[in-house]
Amino acid sequence: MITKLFIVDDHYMVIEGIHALLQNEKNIEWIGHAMNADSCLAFLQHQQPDIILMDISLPDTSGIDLCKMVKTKYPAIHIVALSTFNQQSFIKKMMENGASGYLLKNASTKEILDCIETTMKGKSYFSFEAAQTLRYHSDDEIILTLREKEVLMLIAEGLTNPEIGQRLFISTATVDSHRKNILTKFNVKNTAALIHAAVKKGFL
Amino acid sequence: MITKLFIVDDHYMVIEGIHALLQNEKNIEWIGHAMNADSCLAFLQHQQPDIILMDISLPDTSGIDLCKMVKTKYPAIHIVALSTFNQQSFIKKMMENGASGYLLKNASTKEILDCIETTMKGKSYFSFEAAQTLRYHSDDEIILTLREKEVLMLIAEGLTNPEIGQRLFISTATVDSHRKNILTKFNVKNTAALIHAAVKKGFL
DNA sequence: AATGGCATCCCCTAAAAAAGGGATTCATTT
DNA sequence: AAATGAATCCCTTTTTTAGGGGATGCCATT
Repeated sequence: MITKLFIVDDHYMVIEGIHALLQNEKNIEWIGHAMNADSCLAFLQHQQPDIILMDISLPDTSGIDLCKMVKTKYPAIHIVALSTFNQQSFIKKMMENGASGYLLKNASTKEILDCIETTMKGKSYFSFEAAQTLRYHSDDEIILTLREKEVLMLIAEGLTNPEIGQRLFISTATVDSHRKNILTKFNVKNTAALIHAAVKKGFL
Repeated sequence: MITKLFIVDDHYMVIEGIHALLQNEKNIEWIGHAMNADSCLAFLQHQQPDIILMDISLPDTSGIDLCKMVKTKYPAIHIVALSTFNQQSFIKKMMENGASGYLLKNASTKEILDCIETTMKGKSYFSFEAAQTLRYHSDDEIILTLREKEVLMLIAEGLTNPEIGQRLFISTATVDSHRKNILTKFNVKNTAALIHAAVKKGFL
């Protein structure tokens, strides 16, 4: 059986690279590529692949959002996230939005083929390193409420508690409460460590 | 005249991609590739290219350091930085270490060829977007002293001034001085904005 | 010999944050 | 109906910052 493959990535060299790596595979048909979310959606209106390799950082929409959009319109298509970043937050978000796998860009030909094969069987596939970070950081998952995210962003902008209160039309005491909860959730002692951790975990 | 090209990148698909994009160019000879700094240096002992396309994020040493090492041993080799990141700090550091150009990974074939040609003439080449950020952020350059960088890193780890003083064997007052100078240099009002800015500018 | 940059140290004050505690409303879920 | 979680507000105390001011050696460059 021949697998129809489509790729979405804004890096021309990556597209060409995967193309070159897979050109001798007879059971994989390369049906095209897109360099942004819009042209990907346009392509899908005329033709549907079995698998899409999708970069998570795209110029227009993020791969995370594109994944969701494609999956709701075409649930049969398997989507594999393609990324340089081995970040637990990205991996989780892609999987939540319906992706079937996560492939790092330093993957070998064998990994790519394994991934396509596994995904076509309806199973999930992770790059070795991606799987490792998922396991390693599995308990690090931090869930912030909407309000807490708002406060966190304003803290990062350098606003003080009174200023944040004014901005959100709540009292300084409330901001303080949120702040304490955020610090607890991140398990850090002060603002400096908080912002550092928040950036590394993809909140900012 | 034939240009001998070598590439250092830990992403197999990028290597294959550039290879594919340039395989029909008759005046470019592809003499090999390396996926880390060590094997690059090993290769150079036997053979020297005219141009090296070098990724700035490598598994062992950073491209920034590798660039310096190669340039001191083989000054004749032109080095072009290859990166996904369009960050002014990275660009500057590579140029300081002797790079002749900065190519973003979303470059087209034409851009790559232009870059190689320009570089061979002994001139500098920048991807359009890279040149833009260089111009745009030209006045944002922040220069920290060694001590200030140390203090900044410890702040980001969440240490307080007394703790930093203990760690660096200096008084709390000195830490405070450094801290004030850092805030001034970054032109921010508090720690939160400082850490946020420092991460975005590549200090952390 | 002088200038400027770096690192070091000190003083002061007021603002802000961290770290405890607790309490109320509201909506959703069980 | 009870429980849960989010968002709101309040209190106290101690520690830490921010923001002013200034001062001293040291080193390299001028």
